[in-house]
Amino acid sequence: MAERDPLYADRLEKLQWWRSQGIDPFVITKFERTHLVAEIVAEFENLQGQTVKVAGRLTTFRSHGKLTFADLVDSSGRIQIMARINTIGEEAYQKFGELDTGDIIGAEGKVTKTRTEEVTVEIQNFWLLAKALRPPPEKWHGLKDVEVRYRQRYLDLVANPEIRDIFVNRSKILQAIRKFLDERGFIEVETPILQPVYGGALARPFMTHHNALDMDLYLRIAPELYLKRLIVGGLEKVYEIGRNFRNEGVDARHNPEFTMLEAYQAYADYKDIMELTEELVAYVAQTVLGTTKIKYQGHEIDLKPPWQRMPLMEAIKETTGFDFLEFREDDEKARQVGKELGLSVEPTDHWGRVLDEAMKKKIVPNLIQPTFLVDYPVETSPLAKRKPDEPTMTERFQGFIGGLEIANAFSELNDPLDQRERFEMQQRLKEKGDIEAHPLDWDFVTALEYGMPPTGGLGIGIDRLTMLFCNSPSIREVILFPLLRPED
RNA sequence: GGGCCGGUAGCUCAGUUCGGAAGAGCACGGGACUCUUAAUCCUGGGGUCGCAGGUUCAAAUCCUGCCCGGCCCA
Repeated sequence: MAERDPLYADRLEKLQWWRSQGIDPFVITKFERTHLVAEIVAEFENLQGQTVKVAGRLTTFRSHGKLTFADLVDSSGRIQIMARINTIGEEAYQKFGELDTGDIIGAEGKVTKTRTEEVTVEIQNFWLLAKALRPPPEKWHGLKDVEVRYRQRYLDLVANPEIRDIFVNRSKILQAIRKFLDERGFIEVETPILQPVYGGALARPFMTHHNALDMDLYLRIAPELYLKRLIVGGLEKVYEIGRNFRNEGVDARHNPEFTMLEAYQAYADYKDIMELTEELVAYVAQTVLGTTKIKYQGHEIDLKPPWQRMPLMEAIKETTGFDFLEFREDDEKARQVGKELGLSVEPTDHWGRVLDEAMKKKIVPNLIQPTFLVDYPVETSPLAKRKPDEPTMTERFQGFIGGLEIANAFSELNDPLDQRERFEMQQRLKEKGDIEAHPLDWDFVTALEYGMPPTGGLGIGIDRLTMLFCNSPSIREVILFPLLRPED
């Protein structure tokens, strides 16, 4: 295919031409720059007349016979360079004319300004550091085809500079989160991604196999159970930022691999974690965006604490008109109510799943301003501690912003006997057909048997948070290489 | 899983309604040009119309199936 492409053939020929001139565009291993191009523009007054060395990708040429302008782009931005036959001589000028858009060059030249007052490097020497055998996307319209943008993200980054900002922001978000937690005495840890028993969430896992040990393993759906083992071990404030894997569909809000923050603080409860959450998000916004007021998909949102708090069961009752607590033991009635509410209901769905579905479809989309839904039923929260005064409910909350689920947190269940019973209840749900039920993890129960202090735990979806901060409608926009089917 | 929309030159897109010689701009090749910046002017080349089949004298266009992507719903 490539051989039939005339543009490719052309550039291959040009590569041969360079080599025939004794210049191999792929042998130079290093180029010492004196400045990034944005620095030259910013410090023109000091640099005028001085010789600088810059490097980057050539994006456009404007040739006038014995004078050629070109644009050079590096990570800091774009600068105009100028080649004059009088300055560099006929031979070098001819070589300059053989350069293509997309080529990577290093250039040495004098900082000057053109007639139109544009800061320009008038080159004295240049080095071809890498030849582009394919042309970059078109300069004016850029690259729009979303499929190509995701499959060949490097082209997206070359053609659409604003895409880079998303990932720069993503990096800053992670940095800010780490700083916030580090300053509060949390330590960052790493726990297994390959797990013999998965857990910590209600989801289906990916499976894999270790050959040498001849052992089936799961890619983690959450680090939760390992982090709590560390709390048992006396690390009183831990967090992990890492990839989770859930074997589920792909849509605007879900990618099968995604990044989560999980943080655990001993001797804290879910109310402390609520404060930690709203402070963390506001801090990150202030640090990354310089404000707590954001715009997301047409909504003005203020992340400043305190956020609204609303008991889940009240919210459900208010929105749907159904008091789910009235038919808590009656899965059939629950499914019937689910259908009445227009939800997708499977014959295997139990009360908890219908409730969860009702929340996701009827309440969450309307939670635009930061809101905590609090106090979840024990049925859907197998790892959360019961409310002392209302033992069928748990001390759990989820945080929502812009209609997106951002955070999930609870006072952690530290009663090993209760944990055992919860796992057994999940096992019964699994037997009844709930494929997302939580698996048994006796090793985790054993850990709890050694004593885990009262602990508050938190999970925050980094991709969702990035969507919010970058005003991205789709999770794929904030993941460099989102999962796509193979092209062929 | 269902509905709708899209896939045409390297890129951005027309052309599909109502079948009749595959187009434009940018990019690329050749030529002119020493201050342009979407440079300009002259000129030339470039196509598996997503894939496969069907209908037809004739299919990018109509029909069927499939692949990839997007949005919405379940």
